[in-house]
Amino acid sequence: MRIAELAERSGVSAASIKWYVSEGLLPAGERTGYNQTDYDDDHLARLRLIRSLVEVGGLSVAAAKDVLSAADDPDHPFGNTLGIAQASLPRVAVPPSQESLRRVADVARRQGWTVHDGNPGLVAAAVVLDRYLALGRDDLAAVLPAYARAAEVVAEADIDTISKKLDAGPATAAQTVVVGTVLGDALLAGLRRMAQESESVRRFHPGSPS
Amino acid sequence: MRIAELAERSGVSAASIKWYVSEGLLPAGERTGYNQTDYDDDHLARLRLIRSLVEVGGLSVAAAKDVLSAADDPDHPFGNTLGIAQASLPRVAVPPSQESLRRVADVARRQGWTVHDGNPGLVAAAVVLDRYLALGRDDLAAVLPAYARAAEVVAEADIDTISKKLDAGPATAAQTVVVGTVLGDALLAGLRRMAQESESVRRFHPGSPS
DNA sequence: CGCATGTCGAGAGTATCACTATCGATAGTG
DNA sequence: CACTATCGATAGTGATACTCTCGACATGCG
Repeated sequence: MRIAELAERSGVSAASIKWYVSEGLLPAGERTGYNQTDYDDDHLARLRLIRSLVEVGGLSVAAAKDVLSAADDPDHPFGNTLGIAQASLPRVAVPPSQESLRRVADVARRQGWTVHDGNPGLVAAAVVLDRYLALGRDDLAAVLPAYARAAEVVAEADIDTISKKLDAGPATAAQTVVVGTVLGDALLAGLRRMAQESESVRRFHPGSPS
Repeated sequence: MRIAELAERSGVSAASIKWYVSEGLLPAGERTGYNQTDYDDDHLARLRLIRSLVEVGGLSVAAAKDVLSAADDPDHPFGNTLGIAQASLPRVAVPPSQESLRRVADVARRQGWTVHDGNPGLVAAAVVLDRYLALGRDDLAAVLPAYARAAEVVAEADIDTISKKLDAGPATAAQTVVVGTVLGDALLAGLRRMAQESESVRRFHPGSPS
């Protein structure tokens, strides 16, 4: 298909498509003449993926590029793909304190987890814990064990989904990791908001109708 | 304290502090003369809160302002404070499909939740589900029940923390909601990343050392 | 064959965000 | 009484994510 059709079907303007190609997020179409380029359904799928990561996952275009390159690389280990999104976020380079890192690692240990020292999630969690403490809200840190239990439930479902895709080829498995991780955070956050409302009603307004 | 000291102690430049004041995120200090304004520890705490929401929570300054105004309003119901952050995100106004909304609501019902139709989490979750389907990844939707169970564990801990702060005054409780919700998403995402690594090692490389 | 329309990549332009810098007047400090 | 800090207002900056314009040229309808 030509760029106009790709733009129409994806909902992304032709100018933006060209820009994504030049930025390296989207492979170029096949040139069939001086001013003709042919795009196929793979390009359409890729565009949808890009838009999902950016619009729903909240990634910057640069971060989406990094994540997608990692997913595209057949030699790239799964474990790292997830971390790249985190590392690509416009995070201010404030490393967490050793104390918070230790506390989070401690929770992981109690949970029976095997977690590498440089795990980006560990760093991210420690940064959050630092903020709780800086805000004088040590009480909020008490949620850590409960959150860890919940994270384990989520991760089991995640790895379950990925393991079912391993025989569908590494590309599909990698895409599962990317989509499941980035959009999964948003999904989980949404469900959390729902559960909060429900739990809040249950505790503070018992007996009131739905 | 003067603005220079506030800047020094908060790590935010004096120019930025002035800007936050003019944007309405931070209350103005007390003018003590033509070019003298006095700030106190409340301003410092507020600045730390703003920076945490923006840097760690990923809120835009405008979104942080909305969330903080909601938290500041003594008449504002808790239940809504959480939703404001979600609604303030630079979300493209693509409403979810009825089908996805129904599916998510269905999961909530099976979980025994009482969730309002307009709950922002419900909308956010449905949007994610729509993307899964648009990407042809119906299999990813299978994680919904597991995620819902995890969300319930998290929400119980959240409401637990808030209920302990109810007698500390509505302002503290509201701040707990804001911080716990916004930073809590980041904390949970980090722990999820850790649990994923651990679960991945457990399943695919059993017996290997940590 | 003529010609409206579509397409090409390059590059310039635009909108938004989150600051940052500069200004002259003036207040406090040693 | 020199000097530094501060005031609010306003202009400027750099990053991000596009969007527009350009002239050359291909395609397809009549």
